[in-house]
Amino acid sequence: MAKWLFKSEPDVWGWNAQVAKGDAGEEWGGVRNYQARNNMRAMALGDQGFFYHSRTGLEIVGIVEVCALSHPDSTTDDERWDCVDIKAVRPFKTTVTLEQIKTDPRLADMILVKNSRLSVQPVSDTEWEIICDLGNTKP
DNA sequence: GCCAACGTTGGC
DNA sequence: GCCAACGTTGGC
Repeated sequence: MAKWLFKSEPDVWGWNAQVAKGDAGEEWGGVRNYQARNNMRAMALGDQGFFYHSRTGLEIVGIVEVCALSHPDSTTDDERWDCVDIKAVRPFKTTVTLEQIKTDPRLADMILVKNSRLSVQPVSDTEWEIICDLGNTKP
């Protein structure tokens, strides 16, 4: 199973909103970036990802899971844009901040650090385990 | 709130 | 197909 990272501004759509959707999950719509879209197209059912709060928060707050494969984004008629649905799995016991990630040499190659603009990105298995460990949460 | 970095658009 | 102009993201 591949691992991913989803970014959202908590003022717009935060972890609590995601949890409120329960197991039904919610469409990860509104992405208008080809790389991010391609990442979503590559996702499989059951793939898990980190939920990251951007701009305000700057930390990973929980784990989500892909609960619907890539499909047309209902927030637009433009057929270029697809997205998956995700549901909350569990929150981190302790959140992992961007600062922690940036200062950990093992995480220096993360896309989160290298390309802060990409809103849906892949995470390596190693990075996944390190961050779950930092968050005192089982992978 | 600012602005650097990045992605996209559109004129040529 | 290039690249200047523009818009958006996201850390600070």
